Amino acid sequence: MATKVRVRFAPSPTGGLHLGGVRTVLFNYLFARHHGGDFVLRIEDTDNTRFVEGAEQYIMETLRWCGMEPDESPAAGGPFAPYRQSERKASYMQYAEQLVAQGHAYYAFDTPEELEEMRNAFKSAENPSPQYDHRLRMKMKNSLSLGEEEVGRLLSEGVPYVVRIKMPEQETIGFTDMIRGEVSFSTSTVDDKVLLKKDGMPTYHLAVVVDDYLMQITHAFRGEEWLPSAPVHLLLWKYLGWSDAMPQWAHLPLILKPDGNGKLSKRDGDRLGFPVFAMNWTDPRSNEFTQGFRERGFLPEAFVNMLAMLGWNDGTGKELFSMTELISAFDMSRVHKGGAKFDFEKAKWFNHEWIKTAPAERLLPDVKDVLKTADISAVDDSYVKQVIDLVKERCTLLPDFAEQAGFFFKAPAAPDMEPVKAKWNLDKTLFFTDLPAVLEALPTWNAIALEAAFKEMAAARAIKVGELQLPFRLMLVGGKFGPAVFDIAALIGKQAVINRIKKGLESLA
RNA sequence: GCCGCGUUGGUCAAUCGGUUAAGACGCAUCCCUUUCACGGAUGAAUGACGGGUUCGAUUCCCGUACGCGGUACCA
Repeated sequence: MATKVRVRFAPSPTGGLHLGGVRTVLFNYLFARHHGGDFVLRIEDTDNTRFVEGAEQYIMETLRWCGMEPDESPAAGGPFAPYRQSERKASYMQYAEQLVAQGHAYYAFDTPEELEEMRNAFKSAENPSPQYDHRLRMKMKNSLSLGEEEVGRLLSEGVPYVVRIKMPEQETIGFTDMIRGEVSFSTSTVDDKVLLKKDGMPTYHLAVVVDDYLMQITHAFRGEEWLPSAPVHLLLWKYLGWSDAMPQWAHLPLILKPDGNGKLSKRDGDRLGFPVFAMNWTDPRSNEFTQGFRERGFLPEAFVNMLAMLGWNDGTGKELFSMTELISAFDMSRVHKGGAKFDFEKAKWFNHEWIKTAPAERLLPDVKDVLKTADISAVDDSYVKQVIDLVKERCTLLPDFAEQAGFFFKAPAAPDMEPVKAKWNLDKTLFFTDLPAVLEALPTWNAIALEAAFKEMAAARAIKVGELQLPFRLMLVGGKFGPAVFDIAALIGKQAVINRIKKGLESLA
């Protein structure tokens, strides 16, 4: 019998969501949908010193933008509410106590200063960072080293304490990672991690295990940086008596910086000129601003597609996937083990592909926004859509529409005729002087009729059509770019064409 | 230092022991187009190193190197 698949994305609300974070959500989401399961968003705000105002809303908004709405979340609620760990404080304490009572954890009264002292005292060349572990714990102040009455006294006096897990001295512990296969560790090298902090809040280690159990999570996916603490979690599942309910795990590879080595950070984006956050983010504390993919002009479809291909592929060579296609093709076992360097050029390629193939209808609101911020008035939707179809293949990022489509709405300020001036002559001046009358007389106004009339007139005057097309383009567009001239002329309309010809002629005079 | 995880062209990557080692991005050249793109064609460029196992290793195993991650009362 199959239990329903339940996965969770569990971020800390400490700032904007970067590429790696969004990809973790994506893989969770794809897995859940692929298996018809639930996708829950749980906010891991156990460290109130790192809590950042607005981060949770930012996360929600990012998920919405990407089309990955959670089934259960702080905002949407759900059968396992609350979904913020800060609101579940009481339950963690209870389990911590249970572990102490069973002898799998203990109270530790060491102050931060004492901890610091210990680290200094035992620091050596071959052990630069001494751990609070089985070798040292009897030298510290805790319920293992202190007498029972002493512990009772400290407790009753209200001396602050933390709860630490008691790692076995020598045990090999392992699990099967869905991506990496068998992974094992020796408990002798793992320290006695703090489970419950002195403020009564759990650390990540206790909180994930308790909540994954309570929320009946069946599969837990997280970044590779969590692999080293897996043995702590494994033991917790066992000590709490929940081994049978333990989720299957997968540790996702990291997204690396494009140059050099190391994890991609928002600094790299600033340095190299590309976004690393999903959406714009301004840190309320430092006022530091970080640009997002959305504001840079990425379509969420492209953003998601690009992220999915960073560390995963379906093995066929197919690269362009819609969310629906991703959902049906996604398979955790095909996720890579090694990290992938982020390549902004490739990211842009994905966006270009999506813009090129998107129906004008889909692009309409975005393009209208772009035009609006460029101070171009575009009110007629059906006209805008025709423009979109004409120019979309030359737009990589959404803001490109401002340049590529602008001249359909506004005549070029002062057409720069420089590129054709060298070869200009009286015949050409005459051609364009007479052109408006010919256009006026045209019975039908469309690209084909326009081109025919234009070419016929050129032939009659023995001027090469090619020599006339560039000046015509410059008059209409204002630059050496854009779709076929006659398509442009047909769309902007007879009067606009005539006006622009006249202005162009003036610039040539 | 210790522990863990990785390593196929510049980048993303296919291959699940036998191929001339796919494909994509980027780059270069050409065609199309007397604009810019799109599209098409072609090209340069790859299995970290050393041992095994095997008739045969990019693929399996072991070392080494290198990289990354962890080593917090942060997640």
